[in-house]
This record gives sequence, structure tokens and C-alpha cells, in this order.
Amino acid sequence: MDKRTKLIITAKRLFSEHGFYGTATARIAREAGVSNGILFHYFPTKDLLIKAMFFDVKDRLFDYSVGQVYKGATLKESIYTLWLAAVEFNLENANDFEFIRQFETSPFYRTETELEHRYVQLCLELIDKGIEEGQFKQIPAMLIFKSISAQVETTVRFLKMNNMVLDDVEFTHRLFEMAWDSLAK
Amino acid sequence: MDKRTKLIITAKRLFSEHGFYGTATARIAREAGVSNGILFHYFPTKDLLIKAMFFDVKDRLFDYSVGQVYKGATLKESIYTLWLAAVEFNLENANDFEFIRQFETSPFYRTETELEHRYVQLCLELIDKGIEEGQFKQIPAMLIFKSISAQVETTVRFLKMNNMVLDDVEFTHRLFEMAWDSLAK
DNA sequence: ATTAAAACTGACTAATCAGTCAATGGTATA
DNA sequence: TATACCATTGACTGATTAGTCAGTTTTAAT
Repeated sequence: MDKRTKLIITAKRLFSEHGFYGTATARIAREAGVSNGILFHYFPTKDLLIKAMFFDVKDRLFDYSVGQVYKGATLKESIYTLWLAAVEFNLENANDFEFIRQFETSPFYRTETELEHRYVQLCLELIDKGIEEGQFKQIPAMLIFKSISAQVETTVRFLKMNNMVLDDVEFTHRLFEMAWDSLAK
Repeated sequence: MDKRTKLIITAKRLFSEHGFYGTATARIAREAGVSNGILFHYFPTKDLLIKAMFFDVKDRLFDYSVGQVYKGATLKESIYTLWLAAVEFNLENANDFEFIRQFETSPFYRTETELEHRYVQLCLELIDKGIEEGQFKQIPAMLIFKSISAQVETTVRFLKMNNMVLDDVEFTHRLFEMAWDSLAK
């Protein structure tokens, strides 16, 4: 594994445990088993490290989930696939989940940054289509997206809090149906 | 206004703008117009300041909202009253909203801390009653509470993002109905 | 008026941290 | 072999910060 990746993985673990400012760059480098200087070679500032990590997580979520959506699926099926993939991904990558949660409520976060990413763009396109076709209620696509995202987060947090795994697909599926019903026409 | 209150208000503003660790205690004291030392007289450590602020916000939310629930109201009416009060409170107290958002995703936060508070306790009792009476779906009360809270947050964020105020009670009411429908039997 | 306790001040410090830099090692190309 | 260019190191620094403390002022009780 190259040092850049090592740094990102270690930083994610430490950030999710101790927060952005609770984690010194020197510590990230030490626990990643690389020198202090190399961190600033790859990420000129701590802020840029954090921003790079955000895109790293979204990229991996995109790769993990979008491939699972099969062609010819209905809209509901597609969104369920993305939903389930997101829940799985967040359960299996606890540090990514915690990192994103902290990032999105931190002063680093801007809506514009998020909109740049293809994962968000894809979701919004899908939802837009759903609104046009009259499958969703007539409310802004962004609100539907945020609402679904919030329910995914709630689901993941709940499953974690109760030490559940994804054997409980049925439970997770029920939660999806609830969220869907509230947004569908 | 006493200095303790001044400190809490100033800290909340600075924290919501620059984050917990982006804000120096010395700066809080300076902008509150008090000495550096007095901050540590009231709050021996920065961590305790942050924790005290959490309880301050929850207390004020409790005082603001619970009084509005009138006796003899149905369960749905009661919960709608609390919902609307929470949305109003968060819109009118932007710094409190941002502070809580950051706090709940920070390493300071623990579920146990939250459960100690009477606001959360009251909400859970109400939901428990609703489950017993068969008005809610058969899922854990905590999940219903977290789900509603997440929807309140989403609502507030959306209204703020679009510079809406609570003239749009109808819109907010629609969002409540959506959330309610997904949780009610 | 006296006393004691509490509120308050602000200069100070020990520790920490983000970022620098001069030097070294490795690798590829000509 | 010589040259050039990254990757890498780790000791170092200037700036910042949470928390201290010795002393002063205010408040309240007897």
C-alpha cells in the first residue's frame, strides 16, 4: 500500500475517534508508519488532507454502490439498491461513516463541494426523473435526497447502536419501505 | 447579563462558526468582554464548557416547546406541537442549532448524556405511549425518536438553505405529515 | 466596621502543533 | 556514468493554546 493511502486510512481512523483538531498531523504520520514530512508532500495543509479524504470516501461509495444498480430496474428498485449499498458500506466502513458525519457538520463543509461529486449528481438525476414521472411527491429533489440520506444515517446509527449486522436485511428493508412511502405519491 | 451567560452565548456563536477546536478559549473570553481567568472559574476545562452548553440548549428547547403542548391534545397533536416548536426554535436560534449539530457528531457526545435530559425523556415517553396504543408501527421508540429528530433537522436545514421563514407553516406541516405517515400504523 | 468568601483580572507558562527545510536515497533517462 | 527529478526523512521552529496563579475588587454577612 502506498504511503498516501496509508495516510488517508490512518487519518480516517484517528479523526473518527478524536476529531479533526483532536488529531495531530505528527500522530497521523507516526501511526501510519511514515515520516512527518511526507504527509505535507502529499497534502500541503491539514485542510487539504481532510478535503481529499472526503472525496476519497465518496469515490469509494460511488464505486461500491453504482455498479450494483442493474439496467432495466424500476426507479424504486434502483433507489433501494443504492439505499442498501449505502447502509452496507457505512456499516462495513465505520471510520468512513464517522468521518463523513463529522465532516458534514464541520466548518470545512460546503454544499457546493458536495454537489461537485458524481455520486450526489447521480442520485439527484434519479430523483428528478422520479419527480417528472410523478412517482415522488412534488417537493424539491434536494429535499428528497437529504431526507433519504438522513434516513440512511439514522438506520446505520440504529443498527450500530444495537450491534446488528446486515443479517437483518428484512428490518433494513422495512425501514426503506417506510422512507419510500413518505416520499412517494 | 451575567458573565457566565455571556460566555455561553459567545462560545456558541464562535463554535458554530469555527468549530470547537477552531475557537480558542482566550478568544471566547475576549469577545464576551470578560477576562480570560473567569472562563475557567465557571468552566474548569474547555470540555466542561462544551458539555454545559449542550445542557443549556436542551433546557431552553424544553422550556420553549413543552409549555406549548396543551392538555387533552391527541398524541399526534402533541407531537406536531413539539415538532413545530423544535423547527421554530432551531430557525430562530441558528447558533444553538449549529452547536448541537456539531456536538452530536463530535467525540464529546455520548448517548447516555442525551438520555439524561428531560426533553429526550419526555419525547420517549410520548412515543412509548403511542406504540402501546398501536398508533405507531412496532419498531423501537428510540428509532422513532431519532427518525423524527432527523426529519426536523432536515427540515430546518432545507428552510435555511432556501432562506425560508416560518411563514411557510404549510410547507413545514406537509413535511410533518410525511414523517408522521411513515411512522404511524 | 470587620471579616470572609466569592467574583474577577490579566500576565504568564508549559505543552502542543502545523508546517519548513536541508539533506539523503532511489530511479529513470540519455 | 552523469544528470535530473521525485520520494522520503526527521529535526526544527514560530505560533498558538489550555489552563494557572498571585493578587485585586466586590459582595454579603455579622
